[in-house]
Amino acid sequence: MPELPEVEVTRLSLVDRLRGARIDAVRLGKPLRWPLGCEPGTLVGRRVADVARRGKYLWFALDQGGLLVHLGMSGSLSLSPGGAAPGPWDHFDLVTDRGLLRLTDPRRFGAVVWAAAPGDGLSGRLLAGLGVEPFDAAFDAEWLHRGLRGRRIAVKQALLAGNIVVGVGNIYASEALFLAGIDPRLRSDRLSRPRCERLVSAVRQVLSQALALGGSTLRDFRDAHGMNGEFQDAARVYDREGLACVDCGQPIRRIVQGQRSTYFCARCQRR
DNA sequence: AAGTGGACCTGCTAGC
DNA sequence: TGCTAGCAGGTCCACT
Repeated sequence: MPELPEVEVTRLSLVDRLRGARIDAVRLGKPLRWPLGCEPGTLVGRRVADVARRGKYLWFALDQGGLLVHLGMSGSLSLSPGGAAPGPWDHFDLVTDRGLLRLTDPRRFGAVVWAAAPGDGLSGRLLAGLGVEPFDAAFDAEWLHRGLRGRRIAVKQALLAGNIVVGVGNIYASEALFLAGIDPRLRSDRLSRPRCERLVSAVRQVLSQALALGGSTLRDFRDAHGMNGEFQDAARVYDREGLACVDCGQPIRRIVQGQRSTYFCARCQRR
């Protein structure tokens, strides 16, 4: 589910209420992608200092150490006042004096990982090797061009890999390439410098728009207050196979790259 | 080193 | 109506 916009929308819906919250209890459900990495009881009594984001990860900084959270494909966080009984998909609860923070994740590709310090242990390994933030000034045509140099994979897959720029997932990769007029199958090392420029802008544009619309809700994404996103209705190509291209009217095509669907307009997007 | 495919897990939907 | 195959927002890991 969650790409950068969904993760950031989640963060924004949490940070004000959670800052300063005291952890009163922790409840674990079924195993997630990785073990928590600490005795749950050791979190009790700690306070949430901040909620930050790096790529698609959330970092819940505590007064000592923190929790790195990933929503995987189907995860979402909710913050509710009461103590509703956990359902079968609720696999992590943080009971705080500001409400119940709950990770719901049917597929359990998500994770909550304890770190004694940022960059420490498993969480450090997970964050190492991530590319730059898309809204960071470091993400420019020069950076993208250098990142794509010497790589023969399709540009769509290079965007998804997350080692050049983070946060762009399957929906927004297709969308950004459409906005930039670039064929998703184009070999990375064939992308000219001016087209890198356009792609950088397109990535920012599509992520900004998604952010403004509260992200995409394909089936189950909700922010921490239970609000759904609306970007899916603004998508130009994603999940629009066979429908008319918004620019030229040609039917949108769906292909498979790296076992993931890619959507594009063969007329508007060139090699 | 870079690229590829499999793995993880569950739910939903289209199609027979 | 009921079953099944296929697909889903991610990304790590083993292998070539």
